[in-house]
Amino acid sequence: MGRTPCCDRAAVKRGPWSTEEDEALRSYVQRHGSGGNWIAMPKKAGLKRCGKSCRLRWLNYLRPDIRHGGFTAEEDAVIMSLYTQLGSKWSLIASQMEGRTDNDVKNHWNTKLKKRLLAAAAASAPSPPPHARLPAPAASTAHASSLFPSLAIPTVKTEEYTCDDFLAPALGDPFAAADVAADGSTSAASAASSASNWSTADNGAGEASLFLLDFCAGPDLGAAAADQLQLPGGYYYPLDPSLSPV
DNA sequence: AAGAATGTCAACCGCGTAAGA
DNA sequence: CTCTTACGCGGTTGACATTCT
Repeated sequence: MGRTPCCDRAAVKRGPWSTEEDEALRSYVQRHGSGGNWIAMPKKAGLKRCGKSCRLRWLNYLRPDIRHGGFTAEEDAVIMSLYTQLGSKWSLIASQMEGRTDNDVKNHWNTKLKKRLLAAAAASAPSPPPHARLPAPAASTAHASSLFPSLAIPTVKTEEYTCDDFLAPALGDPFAAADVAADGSTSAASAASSASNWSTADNGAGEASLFLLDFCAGPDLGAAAADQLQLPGGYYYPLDPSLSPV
């Protein structure tokens, strides 16, 4: 037995939103908010859409403070840093980035950052390992969950980042290593982003750190970070001191 | 120029959980 | 305390765009 659908699929429109629907949703939400009930809202707004669909459309696309595409190198580094600390907690990561949605961050990671890291991993490996290595997310660890209370405070860092922001003196080991399916297929790429495809493994902080260094030292972030290459230590997103692994 | 391959991203699905009855 | 409902989230899919051969 499957889960009861949240709405009658035969009675609601699905697929891409028209500009008319967008306008109806936008004007309704701007006038009334969601009314505290997304399920009832489509009817009130005159939309033949599922409430979940309306909520998603608003949060991911129509909200006035959303920025789409064009991730900066600094934003990339923030995502990288937070991913290594939190794992695939996209909403948490997105909440630390002005104007970005969890969906945007997740898509950006799956389509660009992960591949860039895999490429860096392949380039830095002396001989091709059976699996490419990436810094592991810490989401499934007690370590990561200990970060959550501090992240519950909504804070948005607005100043510009440099790669140096993510290079810190030894903070302990924010990483564990991971094995990732390296078949490179698109579907597997999506699957590989799932936390279930990361396994805590043997590799240690040093190698994982190197990948982030490679990343920071790449052309996107310029030469400044390359000067840091000899520095030991971990990386962190300096949003809030309490974020740093303890 | 055309078809194939690959990349991007909006949207959907379904699970976990909080809140209220 | 239990059940129901709705929300929020992460994972996944599929349509469309772009690049490659």
